Amino acid sequence: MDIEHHLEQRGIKLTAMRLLVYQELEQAHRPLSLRELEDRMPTAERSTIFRTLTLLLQHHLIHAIEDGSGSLRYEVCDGDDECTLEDQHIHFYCERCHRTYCFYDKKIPQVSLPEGFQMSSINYMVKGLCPACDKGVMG
Amino acid sequence: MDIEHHLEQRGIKLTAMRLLVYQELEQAHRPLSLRELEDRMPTAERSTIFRTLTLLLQHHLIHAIEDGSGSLRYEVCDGDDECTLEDQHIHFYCERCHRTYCFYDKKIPQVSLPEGFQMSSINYMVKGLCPACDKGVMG
DNA sequence: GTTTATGCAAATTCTTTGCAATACT
DNA sequence: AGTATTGCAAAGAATTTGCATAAAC
Repeated sequence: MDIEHHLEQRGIKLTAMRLLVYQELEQAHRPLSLRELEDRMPTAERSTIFRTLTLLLQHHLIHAIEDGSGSLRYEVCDGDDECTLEDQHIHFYCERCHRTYCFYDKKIPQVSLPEGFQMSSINYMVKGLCPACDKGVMG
Repeated sequence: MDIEHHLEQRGIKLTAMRLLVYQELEQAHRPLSLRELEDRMPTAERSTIFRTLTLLLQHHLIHAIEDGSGSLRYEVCDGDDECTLEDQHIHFYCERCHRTYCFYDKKIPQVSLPEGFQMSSINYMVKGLCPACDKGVMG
């Protein structure tokens, strides 16, 4: 995907910082926390990354999920265009190793909302034990 | 529901504090944050409430949900018995008024997990605008 | 030269723990 | 007395902001 064009299309100036943050998220293949991004980009400042994330969120180029780890995690949106509700996949959070998995092929089942409620996003987060940790527990 | 018996049945000593916390959650009819509980119980100490919540969580008398407000919210489990995966309902978080709604009659649609993943809980959180706020936006 | 982005430092918010004091049995 | 609970105070962790510097146009 042409990240540069993708961003500028929406009127976001492409800075080195923004490209870097976006690429890190894209390459991670799983949602990263602010802390994890900091660790992966020693040259970048926490607040800069934070503001970049905020900006990317506003423009729906990434989305944030809560997995219960105590910090937000960010991931690039699926597909070539902005996030849509339908393309969101479910996540799995391992309570033992604290890793968040994306099940890209498992889309979030939709539900109807009561009259008057306007949906903008959905989080479907399953928690439990991942295969490796489940095995570990068994001995 | 007989809270006292409900608790002691599980070997939890029923203290005034614990009864109070449980009742507050029960009467709120929506998930409350630690901060909100503090505000509702001026006589109680933050750390005491926190430890009480931790204890109730461990014994599956309440559960915690993340709505993206930045703080965890707690609510009593549905039904007369411990939480089961099937009885969990979906939640709605209003991004404008920061209120979390329970849709008790909307159960979480189940999905199958890849081989080896063990599920212990699910969070299904819808975000957007509630009727009041949606109206407000329109003018 | 004006506007925008970044870095640093620190404030704020939320969660969690150590420890002494209190209450319960 | 001995164990469990509570209150206080503060540590830790994560998010967010103010302001000065630096970069971009």
